[in-house]
Amino acid sequence: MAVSVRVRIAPSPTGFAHLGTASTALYNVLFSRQNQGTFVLRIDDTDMERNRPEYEALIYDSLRWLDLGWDEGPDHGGPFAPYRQSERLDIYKEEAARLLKDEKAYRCYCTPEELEAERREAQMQKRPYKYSRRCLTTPPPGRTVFAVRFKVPGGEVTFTDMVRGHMKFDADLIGDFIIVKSDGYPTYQFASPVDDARMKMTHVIRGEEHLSNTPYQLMLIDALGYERPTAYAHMPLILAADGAKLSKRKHPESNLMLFKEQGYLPEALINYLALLGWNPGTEQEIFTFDELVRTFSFDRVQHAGARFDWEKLNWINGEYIRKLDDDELASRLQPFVPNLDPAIIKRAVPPLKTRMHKLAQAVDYLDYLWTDPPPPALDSATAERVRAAINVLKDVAWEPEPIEAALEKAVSESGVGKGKFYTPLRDVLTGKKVSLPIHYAFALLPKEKALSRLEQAA
RNA sequence: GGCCCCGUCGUCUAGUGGCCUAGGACGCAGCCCUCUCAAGGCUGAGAUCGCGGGUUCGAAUCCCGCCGGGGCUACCA
Repeated sequence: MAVSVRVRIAPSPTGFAHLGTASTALYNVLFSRQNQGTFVLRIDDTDMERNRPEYEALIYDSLRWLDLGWDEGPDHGGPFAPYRQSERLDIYKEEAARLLKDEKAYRCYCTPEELEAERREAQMQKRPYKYSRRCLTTPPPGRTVFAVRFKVPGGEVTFTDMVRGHMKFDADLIGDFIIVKSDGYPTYQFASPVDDARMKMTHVIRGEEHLSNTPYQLMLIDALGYERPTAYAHMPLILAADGAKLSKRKHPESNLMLFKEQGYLPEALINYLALLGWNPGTEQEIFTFDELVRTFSFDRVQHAGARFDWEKLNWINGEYIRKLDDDELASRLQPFVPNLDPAIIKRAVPPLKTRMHKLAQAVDYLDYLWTDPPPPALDSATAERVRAAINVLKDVAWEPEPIEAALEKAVSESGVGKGKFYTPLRDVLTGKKVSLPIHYAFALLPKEKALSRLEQAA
């Protein structure tokens, strides 16, 4: 029997949950589903300085919002618990001790300043920098603070990448790197492969920024005597408009919660993310999740980074909004217009549906319902027409169709065109130049309120 | 600096030697529809396939060089 697929994402809680995490999670879930595998969420919180528990909660919330659920994770455990690296410190200690005992690692007493000096020296001599191995050969006496360095065996490291094929790295170019920091915490470069191996990951699917890290991690897995994952997949990076990697620091717009707040539909974001860096080879652009599971494959993944295009996301989101049935759209709209009665939202949906790229735009169309616009100053001829509108509206049933019919009658009697007739009405009613079609704008507002706005202006 | 990855319309991409006068989508422009804004329909502009050399009857597709972008090279992850 084949070993069942196990994949993971390993975000670190050092800030808001970010787009790249969602993208990586998506590909992991897709691959896991295709193989009836297990999707693991591991929290890589070994950065004492930057980790915060509330950031971990943000990761959960964002992933759940996107419906990218995990089978094993810190919140509900699993056979390889714990899933938070800060709770696995004993494991890393034990593994580091093994390496030390086998002389595959050694203590390094160098200070950051000394290392910095080494690096500068190398740079001045225009020589590629590698740690000098001073502490391997001649450790400075009398020091107690140390980090642990891995003694890089060198040679050639090869592995299979599901998107790029066979990869080959020259490990002679890699210097001895630190696996345990002087505060006793493991580095990412150490904890990650240890956990991948011990948690029996069969495939590691992650962003391309980790491609060059892979030989480091493979050497460690080998040195520890663990079995290597059967394959890696390094996904193209999501780039910002300037072509640089989307980062938390430089690109606050990559915050997943912001997408939710603006009213992007999770399924639309998923669809867009799937298409960023991958394509099915057909002209299909809109996919259900199941279709993605069926058609996704690593051999059609792009090798180059892809810029995040808000315009295209907006289009896809609009497509999804238009496809929602009215009740569903109404309930998704509710959080964006919390002070509106659900019945009113339902009535607003049909005219609203084709006018939004994101749900938050509903506010622009509907806020006149709870905010009185300032009554505009009208010239006498215009005021006359507003009065004509009041006249026909007064006795009409307060529904879009009868309102429209009444208004059309008033227009034809007024001697001016619809545009000239409706524009001031829109202004009086909503205070805006753009609104829903005028009969809807009227019908959504209580009749007395609508007429009183008209009367005040006339 | 060293190593690695990458380079087709503004953007995401199709393309694996002849089907390419390079296809699609978003965006953009025009027209139609129309009370505004959308949605929808139609039409259109937009890429000498980063550059230069080869190989070949024939190259976006293969080879070499260069240039450009990105990533890694941390006691960040």
